[in-house]
Amino acid sequence: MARKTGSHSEITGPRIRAAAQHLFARHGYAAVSMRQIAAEVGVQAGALYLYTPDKQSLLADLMRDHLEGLLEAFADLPPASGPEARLDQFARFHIGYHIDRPDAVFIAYMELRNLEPDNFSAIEALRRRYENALEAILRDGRAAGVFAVPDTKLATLALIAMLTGVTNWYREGGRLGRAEVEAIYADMARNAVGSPARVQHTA
Amino acid sequence: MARKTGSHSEITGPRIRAAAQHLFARHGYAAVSMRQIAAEVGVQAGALYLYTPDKQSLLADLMRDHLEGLLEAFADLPPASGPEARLDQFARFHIGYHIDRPDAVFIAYMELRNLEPDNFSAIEALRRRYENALEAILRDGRAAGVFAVPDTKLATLALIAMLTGVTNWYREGGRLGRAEVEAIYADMARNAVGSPARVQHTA
DNA sequence: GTCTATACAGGGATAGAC
DNA sequence: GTCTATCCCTGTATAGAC
Repeated sequence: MARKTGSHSEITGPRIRAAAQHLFARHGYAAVSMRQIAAEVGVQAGALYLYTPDKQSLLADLMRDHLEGLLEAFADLPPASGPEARLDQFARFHIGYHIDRPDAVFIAYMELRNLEPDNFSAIEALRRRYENALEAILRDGRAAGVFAVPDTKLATLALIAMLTGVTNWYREGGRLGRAEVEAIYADMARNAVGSPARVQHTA
Repeated sequence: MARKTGSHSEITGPRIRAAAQHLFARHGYAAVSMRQIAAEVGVQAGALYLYTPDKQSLLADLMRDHLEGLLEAFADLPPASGPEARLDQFARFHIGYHIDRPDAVFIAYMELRNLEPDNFSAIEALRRRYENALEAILRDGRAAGVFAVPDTKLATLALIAMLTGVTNWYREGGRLGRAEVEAIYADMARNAVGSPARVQHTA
């Protein structure tokens, strides 16, 4: 099309969100200006406000979309039976999902302090739902005697921190392949909560 | 208001750094203004420039001081013999040191993006020295046959991510005490790298 | 639907009075 | 050593032309 003034609302909206995600992840929400986002998309700053009420909504929407997608994808996993299989599945899923979305993950974990109170509460609720899914696995495993965790909440947070840390260094095409990384992390996660293959001692 | 006529350079400098640390940790470097820092200290914005060349140096100094203090404290630990004892010591030290300095830790891990290239390189070098200390323990343990880690670099990063995650939720006076948290994390760390069953837990 | 132009607040940093 | 005053830039957001 020769004309630049046609309707692009269906393409411009997603492009704005993509640019915002990329820039927020790279420089941080507070350090990124609406002008930068607009420049990346190829529109003027004022035009952004046709697609978002303000900068804060742009951030909150990115985080909510990410967490809702995460929960949905997790819910869609095939059922696994037994705490060990479920933990293995969780670890591999978590690694794989996060490796594929480094920008969204980075934002979701780093920009919480830049959310206004209402948005913060909503995002925290989603995050907690995900954590609860892992904690349920650990509780079941402890009840079944296959996991030795003194505190399931603490173990949940420790495992998620460990697994999420992969996004700090993993690069596509790097020394280790995706499947290798998933396997190694899944093993470490299972060992961390007391692999049944060895006798566990808890004071 | 009566004018303050005395010299305060020896007290104002540290107070500026303390205020900056507190505000950077809470709101993020990019979101904090020099005027806010000055207000917290009780001076005018212009006065800050008697103590720091610019805002960037304030950030870089905080991060460098933190990491240098971390390395120094780690070097001062009493010698431990054997990879398992050394890993246990590392885990407890890491948790304890980080729990005591939530603001400094938060900044050191979250504000890397806001460092200018030269400062970033310097900070990264310090961080790598610390990671290398842990990796040496894991390598020795693998060579000795007490740790089962397919990749020591990956395991190093996974353990540090797990241990550092404690700062995301630990609060003084919370449900779990400091010693309990250290013990639980040290156990998880040791298990994660495949410590054999013979390890004794000293309560 | 997108543009230019702009309002208005606030940013970092400096100069010079006291 | 700290202040006031200020420079100049950049921030978010809006108004109105096309």
